[in-house]
Amino acid sequence: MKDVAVLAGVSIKTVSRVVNRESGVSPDLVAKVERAAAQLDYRPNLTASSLRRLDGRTATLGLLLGDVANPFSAVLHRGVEEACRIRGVAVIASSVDEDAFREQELVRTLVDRRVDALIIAPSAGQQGYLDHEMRAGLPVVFVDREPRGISGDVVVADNRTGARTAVEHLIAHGHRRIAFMGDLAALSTAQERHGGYVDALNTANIPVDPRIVIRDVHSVDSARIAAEGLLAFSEPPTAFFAAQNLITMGVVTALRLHGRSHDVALVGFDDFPMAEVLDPAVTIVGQDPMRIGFIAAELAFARTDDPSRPIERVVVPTTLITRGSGEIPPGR
Amino acid sequence: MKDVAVLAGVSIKTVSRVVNRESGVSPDLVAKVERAAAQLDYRPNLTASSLRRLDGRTATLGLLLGDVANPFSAVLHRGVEEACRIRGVAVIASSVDEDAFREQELVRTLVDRRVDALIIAPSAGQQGYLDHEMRAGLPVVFVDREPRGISGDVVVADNRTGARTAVEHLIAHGHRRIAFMGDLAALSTAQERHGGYVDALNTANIPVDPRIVIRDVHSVDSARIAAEGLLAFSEPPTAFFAAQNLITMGVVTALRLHGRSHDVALVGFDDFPMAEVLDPAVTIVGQDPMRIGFIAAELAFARTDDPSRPIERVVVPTTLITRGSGEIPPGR
DNA sequence: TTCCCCGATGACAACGTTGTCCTAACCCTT
DNA sequence: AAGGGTTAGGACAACGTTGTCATCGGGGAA
Repeated sequence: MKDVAVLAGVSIKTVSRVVNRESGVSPDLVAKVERAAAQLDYRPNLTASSLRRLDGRTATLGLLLGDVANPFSAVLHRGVEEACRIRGVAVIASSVDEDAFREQELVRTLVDRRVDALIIAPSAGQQGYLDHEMRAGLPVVFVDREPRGISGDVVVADNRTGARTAVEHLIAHGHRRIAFMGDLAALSTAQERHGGYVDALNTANIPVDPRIVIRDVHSVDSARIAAEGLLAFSEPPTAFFAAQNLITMGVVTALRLHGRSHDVALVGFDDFPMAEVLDPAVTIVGQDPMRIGFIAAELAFARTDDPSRPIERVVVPTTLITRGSGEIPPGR
Repeated sequence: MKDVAVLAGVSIKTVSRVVNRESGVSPDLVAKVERAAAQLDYRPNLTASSLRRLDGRTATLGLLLGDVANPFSAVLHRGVEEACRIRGVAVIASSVDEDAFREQELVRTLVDRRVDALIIAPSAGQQGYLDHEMRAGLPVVFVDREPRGISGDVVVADNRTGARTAVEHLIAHGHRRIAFMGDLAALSTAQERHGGYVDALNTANIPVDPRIVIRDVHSVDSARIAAEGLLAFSEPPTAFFAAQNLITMGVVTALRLHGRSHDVALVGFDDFPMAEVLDPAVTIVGQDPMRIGFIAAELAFARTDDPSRPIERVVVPTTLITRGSGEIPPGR
């Protein structure tokens, strides 16, 4: 910047003004500075800029996801990115892997980097530790899952209703023996979806059989194994409700391995690649992760701009997409 | 930092030393400073630190991908993240969407942020514009695709050999009428894979029929439509080689829609979710995107540490994974 | 005892910007 | 022509660190 100033024959402050497109610089000086900047291939240093700026903005947003490689997270990430692109904000994304300790660690490094805001898909632990940061003015938005031990802006899918709809759909097709398979029970999403499952059964006066309620499943493989276990029962379920994308994939695999795809019903929560191409195509409760991410980012910016605004809670509706696997009637 | 210094009764330089774990501070002072830092909840400002540091490192790495939501990209991203985590480096990832202009724009913002290194999956355009940055000392590693108009460290899959193997596999199963469907022809990966296809046909003395060579396909839907077109031919192909994950998904969809899944063979390049659960399961040439990402990040750090090291080119081998769809013999 | 060396600590400048405030020049009004 | 207001532009400090160098003691060797 100093060099540009010398070459253009102005002060560095004037260069700063031109770079930031501030008004009040005569057109010929603007031209002169721009020519000098181009000639020297000048690049503004955003680090220095954000250090000096009064608001301290870094035009950077932190995003903590379960795993950036999970299809759901990846699309959500993309939604956040879209909202950020509009504002010229960069996204630092990290995978927490449901490790509460790592979550805290990552939050700390992001705070040290002075990100303008944080979007977090809370891990299984407590988020109370964030109270301190939030009081200190860090805008935090929770996505996908409810935080525990603290309140803040939240964007979640309508998990309970979605799950309830899914199970009611199965009941409507004649099932009374419906297995539930859910993610780590400590996660709010898993809890809500389990709640929706119970709601639907209660309403239909079907008792909940704990033997076919499997929780704390967290990978395709463990889901497959658990589903295989259920299928081996003397009174196996006639239908499955899989409460997460990886779990659905695991159940599909298990059904296929045992040649039961066409006589055991399945509804999954959250869409996944190829679901509509499978045989049978998989009925799912669709979320809109792109939209969830986008809204979360918008909320984060809103709070950055006005820290005192009331806490907002956005519940994004889900849609049941019937494709075949959920419409299989109970067999024999 | 100033406040910590006052509270601990030392100079800010001593606080700096303690924070950075430099040697040569007496143990009791260290303790005093740490106590003061904890009491005041002091957080180092990485922005200021990187501004002042002689090497100017920001402990940040830029990652440009086609689309962070693409399963291949997402897993590659995760690989980069793993390598970065070890070094305490944050990853800023962005989607380029095959837009050469956006690529340049994103590079510029990352440069302005003074990222320590850049990992780029080059878009269809030229990368010559990077020459300037690289000369100025920016470590750049290209992943997945070869750059054009410039040379640098590269980590790619063995595209040509992989594609050749795939097509040879189909030939070995009796096919002579094998369609090729590839991504944007401007991408090096699409070119190499097409090259492998041609190699295999040439070796087997099978003429290349341009009518069943489709290029510039870039989404599941366009792949499906193109595949449907091929199936409608009077002499349709008896086998497909789909040279990218989304294309494979599109072809699978087309085959299924037309009930041809079991009599038209298919081999895809790059694995995708549920490929092994489909009916028939899809034979693919597997890459290891996690590993590609990890290696790329390692290379980026190596170049950051030693800018004069010779350019390295890592070719990650591919593996043919036979699952069923690629072993279907030519029908009638 | 004197001298020198070394280790611990601090004062100060500097990194590349932007915020504040001041000056000088110009225009308009009277 | 004098006064007042407005505007372009610059000098300087400051953001929160770290690099450089000076200072101050204390201990060991001569």
